[in-house]
Amino acid sequence: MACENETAVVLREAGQKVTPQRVHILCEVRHAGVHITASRLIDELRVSHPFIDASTVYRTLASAADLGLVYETDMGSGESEFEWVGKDRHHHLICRSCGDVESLDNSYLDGMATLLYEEAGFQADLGHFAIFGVCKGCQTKA
Amino acid sequence: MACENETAVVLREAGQKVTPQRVHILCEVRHAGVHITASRLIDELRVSHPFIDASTVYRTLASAADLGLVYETDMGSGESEFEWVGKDRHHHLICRSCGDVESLDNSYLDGMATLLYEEAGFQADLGHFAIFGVCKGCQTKA
DNA sequence: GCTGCAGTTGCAACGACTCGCATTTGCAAC
DNA sequence: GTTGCAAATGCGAGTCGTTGCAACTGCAGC
Ligand SMILES: [Mn+2]
Ligand SMILES: [Mn+2]
Ligand SMILES: [Zn+2]
Ligand SMILES: [Zn+2]
Repeated sequence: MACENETAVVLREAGQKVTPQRVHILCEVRHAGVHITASRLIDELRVSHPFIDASTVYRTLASAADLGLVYETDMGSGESEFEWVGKDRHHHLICRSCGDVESLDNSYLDGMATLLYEEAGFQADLGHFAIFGVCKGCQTKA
Repeated sequence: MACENETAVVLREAGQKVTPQRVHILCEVRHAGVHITASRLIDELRVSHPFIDASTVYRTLASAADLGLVYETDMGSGESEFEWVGKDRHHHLICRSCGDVESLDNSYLDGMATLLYEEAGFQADLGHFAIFGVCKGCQTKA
């Protein structure tokens, strides 16, 4: 986990106090690479930093989501999943039939964002959507 | 609440047993007109039907959502909000600044659904989205 | 370095939601 | 209308996540 200094800078720029708890929690999210639930995060943190309270983890994730540092998304598992906001903005297509999860480039939703701005004056923040439906493979099977 | 018979028919058509609990719960959702949380629903049911257990309410809402009878949406309040699936398919624009909630006609997302089908073969089910952002009024203030 | 204080944390109590299991019930077949 | 059974309910126990509060700490100013 070599992202500690970088994470501290990001926190400071966002106007947050840099506490060891926050740095550890957010580094763990970054290190996870992909989506991670709060409870799995707590389990993994317990190994390296057993003193961090669960409520601190939840609060840190919530404020990081507010600040746009992480995405919080309901991928249908019942638990929110978190993901560090990196350079590759994307969404997900989730098949209700086989459960397959695919990534979708941001560009598909850009058109809608433009339309919303032009017609409704609403500046949409299309962060990280989970779009449910039926994938190509499962349609042909039916 | 004159929707009891109609609700019973909908339940039967969906292959569910028609129990008084389910009918009362779903009628209450229909009667609410707009989005309602599970806990508020439980409070309101306690008045007219004090014998219905909370777990039955949660189970009924979950299965109704699976069957497509109600929408379950995170509108940002922390609790899921439920809404009877009527004739007017719509989504919502929610302002992060002033909290205003506007309805958005389905047609705005239809274009994206078509694009997804043509380019990825994915049959998206764009039920009832909550799109966060900044409304027109709050932009001019900034 | 100290000091002061707003912001953060841990803890414990609480509310929201889920789950297993024994009992009851809708409903289809006779 | 009786019977049989799968499905639904109620209850209790348990898990997940939130919140109020007292103690603590990062950090800006001196
Ligand atoms: Mn993702
Ligand atoms: Mn709605
Ligand atoms: Zn599939
Ligand atoms: Zn606004």
